[in-house]
Amino acid sequence: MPRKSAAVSKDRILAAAAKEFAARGYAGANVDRIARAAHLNKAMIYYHFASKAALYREILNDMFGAVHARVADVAASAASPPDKIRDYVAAIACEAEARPHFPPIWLREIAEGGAHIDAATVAHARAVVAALAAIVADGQRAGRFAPVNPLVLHGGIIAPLMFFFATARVRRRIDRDDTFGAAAMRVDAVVAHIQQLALVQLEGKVI
Amino acid sequence: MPRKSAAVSKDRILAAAAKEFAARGYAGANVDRIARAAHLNKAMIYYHFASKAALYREILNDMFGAVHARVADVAASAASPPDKIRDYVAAIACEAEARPHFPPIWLREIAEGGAHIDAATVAHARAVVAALAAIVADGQRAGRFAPVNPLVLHGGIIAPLMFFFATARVRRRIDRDDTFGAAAMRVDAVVAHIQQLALVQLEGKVI
DNA sequence: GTCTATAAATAGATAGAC
DNA sequence: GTCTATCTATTTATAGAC
Repeated sequence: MPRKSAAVSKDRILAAAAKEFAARGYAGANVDRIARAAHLNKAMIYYHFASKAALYREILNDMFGAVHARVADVAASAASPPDKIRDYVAAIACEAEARPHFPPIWLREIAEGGAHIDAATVAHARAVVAALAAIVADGQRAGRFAPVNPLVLHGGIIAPLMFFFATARVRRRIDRDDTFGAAAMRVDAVVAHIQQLALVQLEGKVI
Repeated sequence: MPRKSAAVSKDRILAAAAKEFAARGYAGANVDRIARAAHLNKAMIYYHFASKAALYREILNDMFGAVHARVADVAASAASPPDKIRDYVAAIACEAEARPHFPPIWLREIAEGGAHIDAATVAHARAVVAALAAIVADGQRAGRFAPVNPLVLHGGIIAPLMFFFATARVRRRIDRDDTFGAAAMRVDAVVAHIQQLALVQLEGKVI
């Protein structure tokens, strides 16, 4: 059982590191900068973590573990299949909004082909897809959902969600004068839109 | 007018660099590795380009310039608004398939908030959205499209497209035994799906 | 246009005091 | 648990010969 100050300093490192990895990527992240942001010395990072890679893996694992837990709850709930789909989308949006570093890191990991992802994190990611697949199978048994490919549906949910959260800065740059409606893209509206998009696919209106 | 060998060596650098930036990101990319992949010496890169950053900017600009040109043609064509939407999706998919480095680099740039994007590239990106907005406005005037936010629609097209191309390796890792239908995700099928998804939104079936 | 050699700066990791 | 100081390797960029 670590003393209080130990837990606090480790948490400060994790928070600062998540921010740094999100902003600059794994290779671009700088251990010294993480230390300074955490109001600690660089040596403290190597006291708490074996290496820069191990620190990064812990952040990835926490991130996907949290999403896994949330969507597993949704899949196991007593709600109707369409409501579960809405909850699934909302759960991921909620996690993404609570952790601003989450969408950029996810995007980068995809671009990198999952180079830094260990077996535990792969298991979490697989479980997130499995939760959606279970909801879909549920709805199909109840005769409420058309047959869809779970991974295609998953992409249709995750991709716009992650894009929405991660593109906030880019949108401001591309649509400075609001010609394209950037200002109207509020979180609730976009989440509702993606929920409907998912349900339209499950109602068989899209091949 | 450069001699033939000069153009070839510069092109070899651009091709090798695009691959390296896609695989490792801007910070993770290594100039020496790019030179070796191009069968040249590192000094040659600084003969053709002012810096690593300038090389990266040129790749970004070429990439977005090509997409800009393609979708501008689509928007200016004589096709019906729904066909233009299909062509728009197909054009971007075609560019992405022809340049495997394109989706990962785009994903990384988003994660980075467009840190390496210069004014010329921003103009290209804006034009890509403007082309879609023009097609939508066209269809609305013709009474065939419901009012939609161009940026929301754009996200619903670009995000799943980029995800699809960029997640190929991650999908193999998460769905090794094909439990979730990774094998069924062929390019044509996914593009057709995204085309329909876009049209469903424009037909007012989704808020 | 292409190369070798090297300068100069940066960054991951560790030793050891307190 | 926390710090300073430092080692070592890597990497961007350049000088200068051919």
